[in-house]
Amino acid sequence: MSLQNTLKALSDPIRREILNLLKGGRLSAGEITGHFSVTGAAISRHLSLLREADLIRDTREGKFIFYELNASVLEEIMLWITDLKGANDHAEEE
Amino acid sequence: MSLQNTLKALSDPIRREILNLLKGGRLSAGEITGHFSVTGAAISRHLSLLREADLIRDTREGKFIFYELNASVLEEIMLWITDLKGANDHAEEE
DNA sequence: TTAACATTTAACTTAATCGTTAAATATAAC
DNA sequence: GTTATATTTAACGATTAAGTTAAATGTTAA
Repeated sequence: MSLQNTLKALSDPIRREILNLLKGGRLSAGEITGHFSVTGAAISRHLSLLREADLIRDTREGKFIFYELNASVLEEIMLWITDLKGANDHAEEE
Repeated sequence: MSLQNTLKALSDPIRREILNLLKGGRLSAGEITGHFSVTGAAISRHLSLLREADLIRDTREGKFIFYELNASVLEEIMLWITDLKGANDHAEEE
């Protein structure tokens, strides 16, 4: 169920861009929203999906909620792909 | 556009399972269909999406169409994830 | 305790996705 | 050439996804 959640979360370009933004450090929901041309409500839903996939973590500080990247769950995708590529690389050698 | 296509293709469990099946070698559309409890038409559409994402290649041989894995496009995802994880790993060290 | 700000949740609309059945296409076999 | 087999494409219905606006929640500050 976890790999499914992760890949689903990554299949949307806005959500991927949010992750890219968070590479530079934690940002509040409002700061994230500022980077896109959709409403805060829409971004909030994207953030919630990313959180459910455990790709981000959130901390409230006063009236702000800060989001930060948690890329460790991507390890599972790396393993899955490595497995798949392994089989393929072998085939390409023939 | 390519990363988007690839991740979209990978976001469906049946399509991922098709790729897993093809790890073991080429299979005809019918053989692939046999592994699932959906119709051949549904599998055909999944195969077409995987082909558009260049994750598989097809060759007709007589009345069969054989599909084989092309995992090389997954490299792009690996790079994207590595980039993301790199930023995150650094943060975790602090 | 009211007003303002930051964010989420709810209700709704539209578009995309996935499945089905039926028809079309391509090849092989009789 | 007609029939059978393998696969795809078309047309349709159901479900999910993504966006919007409006209302709700949580926090700070007057």
